[in-house]
Amino acid sequence: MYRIGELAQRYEVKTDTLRFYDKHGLLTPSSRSGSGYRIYTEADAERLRFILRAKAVGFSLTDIAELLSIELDKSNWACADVKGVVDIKLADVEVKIAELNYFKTSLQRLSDACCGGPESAEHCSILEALESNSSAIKCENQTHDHDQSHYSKNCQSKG
Amino acid sequence: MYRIGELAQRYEVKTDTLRFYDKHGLLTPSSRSGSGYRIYTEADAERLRFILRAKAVGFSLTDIAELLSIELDKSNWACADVKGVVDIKLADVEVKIAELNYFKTSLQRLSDACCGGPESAEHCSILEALESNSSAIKCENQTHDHDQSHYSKNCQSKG
DNA sequence: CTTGACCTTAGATTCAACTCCAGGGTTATA
DNA sequence: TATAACCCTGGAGTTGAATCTAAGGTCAAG
Repeated sequence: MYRIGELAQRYEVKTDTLRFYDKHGLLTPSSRSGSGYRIYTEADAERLRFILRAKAVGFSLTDIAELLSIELDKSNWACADVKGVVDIKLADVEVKIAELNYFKTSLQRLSDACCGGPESAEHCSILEALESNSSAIKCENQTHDHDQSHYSKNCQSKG
Repeated sequence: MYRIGELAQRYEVKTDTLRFYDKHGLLTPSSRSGSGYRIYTEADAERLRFILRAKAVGFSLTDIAELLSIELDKSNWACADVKGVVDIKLADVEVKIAELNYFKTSLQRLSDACCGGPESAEHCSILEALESNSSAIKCENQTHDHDQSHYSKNCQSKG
């Protein structure tokens, strides 16, 4: 049995976030104290762990709610329906794994190409590392002005 | 050479999105026509492909900008710096792959546990499928009212 | 030489997922 | 019994990533 602050601290989230999950039906505490305090059980904590892990791999809260909803009473959902939902998510996950493996390979190749020897810096662009048929996109010593709403840090000098 | 509308159509994004990427320095068209139209080259298109793939696996635009910025002029960045940045992303990607494999296994287990035989629906909760030490979180025929700002679809009846 | 499908900008709006704030109740401790 | 550290609600504000709107320039076809 945890109060909201305890659960929040244990999983390094804000109490606001837990209230937000409650409000949106993702994680409703198993009970309330006499004075209205949220009381979370170990099962609630497990549900939270699931939510946080799922979020970390890119599921939206809507996705997560759908996954969690497959804790259903069998009379209302056919097995085939469940399998349908799950298989869609599964396909999703498999695509993501494949894509991530592509990035993993690319990043490794980039690391190797860049820091192997004296001729190292010749292929220091991720685009080149990714697909060697790429025409080089090189960064010369352009110094275009930048307003701060830029994501790009291209060519910024260092040191 | 593509105009903004062509590139957008080819990669199924909005022209607004491309202008947004331009404004934030993620994808600046290689040139402008006399009348100010954005002109994208094949290299720009490749950069866009990278952005879209990276986004799809959960990199933020800030992450992506950082990755793309490693197309740098070697004099300003040391190899070790590049390796540092890349290795951080690599570790990131590896964690994500591991987590996704966990979800893959879980979803497969859920699919199997649920739709194997006549006793099928006994373990139809993803939480149970994930960690069998979980105390069952079951969904009875509660019908609590729901305002629409809910993510959760728990226990909704079907058909 | 105008119509319509393009393109431009600046700025407002949307959406998800928080995060914070105001105003007020509760509970353990000095 | 009062002070601080909790908790509550409702509602406003923030951030990231678009997406839309308004007001206007460009260009090929009829």
